[in-house]
Amino acid sequence: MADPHDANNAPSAHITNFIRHIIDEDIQKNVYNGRLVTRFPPEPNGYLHIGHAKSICLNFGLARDYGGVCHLRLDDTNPSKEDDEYVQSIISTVKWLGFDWGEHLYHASDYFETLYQCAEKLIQLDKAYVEELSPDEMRAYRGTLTEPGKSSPWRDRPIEESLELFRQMRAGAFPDGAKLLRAKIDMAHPNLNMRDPAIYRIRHVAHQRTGNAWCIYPMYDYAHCVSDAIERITHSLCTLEFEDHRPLYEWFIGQLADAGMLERPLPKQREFSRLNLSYTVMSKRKLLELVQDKLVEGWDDPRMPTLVGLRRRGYTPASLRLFCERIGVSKADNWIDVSVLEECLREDLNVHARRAMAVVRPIKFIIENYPEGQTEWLEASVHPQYPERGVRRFPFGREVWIDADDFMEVPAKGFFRLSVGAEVRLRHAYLVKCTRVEKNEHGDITAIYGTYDPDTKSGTPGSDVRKVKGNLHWVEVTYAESIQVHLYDRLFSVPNPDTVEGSYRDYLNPQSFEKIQTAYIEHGHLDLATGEGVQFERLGYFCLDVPLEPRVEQRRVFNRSVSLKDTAKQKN
RNA sequence: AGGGGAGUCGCCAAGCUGGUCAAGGCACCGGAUUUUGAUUCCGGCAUGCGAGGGUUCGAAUCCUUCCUCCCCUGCCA
Repeated sequence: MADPHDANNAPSAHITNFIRHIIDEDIQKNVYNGRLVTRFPPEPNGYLHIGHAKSICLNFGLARDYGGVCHLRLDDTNPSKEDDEYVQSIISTVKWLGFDWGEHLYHASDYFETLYQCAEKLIQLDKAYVEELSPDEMRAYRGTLTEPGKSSPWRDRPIEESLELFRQMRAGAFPDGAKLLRAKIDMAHPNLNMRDPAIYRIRHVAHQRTGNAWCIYPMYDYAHCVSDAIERITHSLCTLEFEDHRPLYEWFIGQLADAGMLERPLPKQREFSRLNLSYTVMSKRKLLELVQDKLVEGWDDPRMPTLVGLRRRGYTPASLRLFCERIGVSKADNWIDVSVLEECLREDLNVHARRAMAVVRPIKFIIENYPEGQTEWLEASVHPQYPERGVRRFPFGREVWIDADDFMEVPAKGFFRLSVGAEVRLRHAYLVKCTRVEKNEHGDITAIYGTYDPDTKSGTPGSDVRKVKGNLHWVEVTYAESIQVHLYDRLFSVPNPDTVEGSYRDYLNPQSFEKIQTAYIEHGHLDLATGEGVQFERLGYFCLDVPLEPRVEQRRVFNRSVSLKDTAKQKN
């Protein structure tokens, strides 16, 4: 496994950020006896997106660079929102991204019994009590941002009574919402999270893993920190919005460690800013709506910021890792432009993708002085910068498809592709000149006619007697393989659909998807592997469209992953 | 009686135990190579670190006042 593209074998020693500084300091002070354990803890209530990739790369990258381990933990404490479909997707996606958790695949539900025992301990310690107020009443008692809350009438009920009630809760004696286990902290605390937060709620719902074994489920704030401590996590990394939860995180595990239920040294929570990407939405709620309301094809729609969507679009694991490395980690709010993501893909594919010619908006170019019926085979390297990757062979003949975008009857200023009277090179072939066009009754061009210069065959001496700026890709008509092409653009037409006025739905980009029924590809390139990118010369990078649920008729469908950088002073 | 965070080039982001430190990447602008208007290669790109005041021989780094932005009142995570 010496592949530099294997995420676990590409130490990023040059990276420095505040989390690495903290770790360096912890190592220097020997806080964790040389151990480093991180974790990626998604809730299986949806598909992973590019924001999760940031967290995955951070956590697994740290473990890799510091010789530690990173756990994959499914934070499945709310069965009403979770599903095994999501669990499976999360597992395969993290693996696809290139990371390996080894033996360390866990579920918060693995700890339900321990979590329960710890809760009983908190009751015995007089640090928790069974609440009977309704949600509305609790809200009223909680106070506001500027006013302290007040104690629940049940706050000082006897320990034994709470203990008994809690056991009955577990036994199923009460309906959903009738009782609640709360921590006994401080109803006047300026941090609302500390005003006696909920620990366990009653939910008579089957859990995707534990079935009907439980009807009470632990809350995030309680389950997460205790799970971290159970797994002996050293650095628990999460996003900024959990900063206010840190005192609670420390309170729970501190109490339990003091009571001998958990081992020290305890994990420490650290927060970093989440990723914001332009021209897309990232919240699970909105992504779910896009899917459910059929505004996109599904979770793996190539326009979605989900990892399955990006994968289907043609994003490679290496390009996503590069992106995560490039955007960095800090506590500052940030807004990354999608173009940064796209550039990362180009960088990876530029090196790895083989080249081929394909014509997306075909128009016929007929070379009148080329012998009818004749075919000759030309060759070009699979990759111009890596000749060792070999050559590809393709036919040339009297009729070739060229891209309509490469022709202008009368050239606009700065346009140096084909136009009547102009001479350009057919890439890897000959210099050709356009002599005339043929039009239908509507004035649309139906074919382009021209001639070629037989002495200018690519690679032969003297082939470059005349320098031309135009260099067109083409596909010989009789050998052309017919394909379909899907062109994608950003899903939204505004940079920040999340914070715009009105609904984000009003800003969907109507041109985000264009389906081209008939395109042509150079002979011999339909053997692409799933996930393999190919560069259609001068057009961009493409990949075979492989939906999560494959459809037979899509065998020859190519997705444009990203176009080539276009610095034309003037476009067609 | 609110609390918790953040502000360094167009976008990210180092530096923040005070002394050539204003790294690096992306973008952008030149120029060279190029049979992809791609790639590659050279070169350029913050007298400035949210603003003001202060300490100091010296401050992005320390003190102070102010401004702006983000998060928090689920029996979600």
